Amino acid sequence: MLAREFFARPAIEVAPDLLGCVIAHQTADGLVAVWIAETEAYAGERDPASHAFRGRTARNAVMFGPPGHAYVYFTYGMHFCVNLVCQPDGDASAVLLRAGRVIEGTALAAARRAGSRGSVRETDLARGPARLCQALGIDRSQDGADVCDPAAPLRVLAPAGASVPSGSRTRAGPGVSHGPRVGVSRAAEAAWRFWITGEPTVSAYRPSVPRRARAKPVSGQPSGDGTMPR
DNA sequence: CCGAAGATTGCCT
DNA sequence: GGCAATCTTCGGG
Repeated sequence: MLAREFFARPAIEVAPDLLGCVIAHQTADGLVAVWIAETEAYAGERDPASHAFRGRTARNAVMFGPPGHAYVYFTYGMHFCVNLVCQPDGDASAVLLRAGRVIEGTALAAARRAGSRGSVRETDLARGPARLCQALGIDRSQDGADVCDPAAPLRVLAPAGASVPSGSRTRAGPGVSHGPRVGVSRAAEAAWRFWITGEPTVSAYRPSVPRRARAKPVSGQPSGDGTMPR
């Protein structure tokens, strides 16, 4: 179990230290545990890429609270992503959990991820922030959860107590790489993404690509009586 | 109140 | 590689 003090530091320091730790979620369906292989740091109100950049809102309120809590947000109309809040109460920094390896509850994780598809490769079960949440069964109801509470269903464990799979960072060199964050358009140069070198569960890097605006509705004078066909 | 973008993913060509 | 899915959140009018 990681102490709250572990999170009471800048996200840029916590992010690499979370590599090799384990996030576990106990639900009525069972337990799933993920060995963390990829993280990203978000520095809060002074980081243009952070959800906290424009100040406190209903959505990001948890980030402004005490460290060691989960900040879960919903995006693209279908996906959840989970962060771990850093720094003391009032400082809105956090670390996004981007990917990892499922080390317990593989069958449950696979069932959650499979959906209408037939099956999912084991290395893809938690490869990507939304996939990681789906594998763990994390949704809006975990927003604000205390991950330092030993009795809580969602917790983060230190590497010592975890079964680290072979072929991890215990093998080669320093074992940690870093680079630009995925999909962020502002402050894109900051190399605040960290991952375990060579880990196959690390997500692919994609630079920020602004989505093409949807085609506008037909403009100009309406015809007929102005009602829409039904 | 409305429009537009989003810390993504998976399917299609 | 391109792009649709799907809806919440936020900022501007």
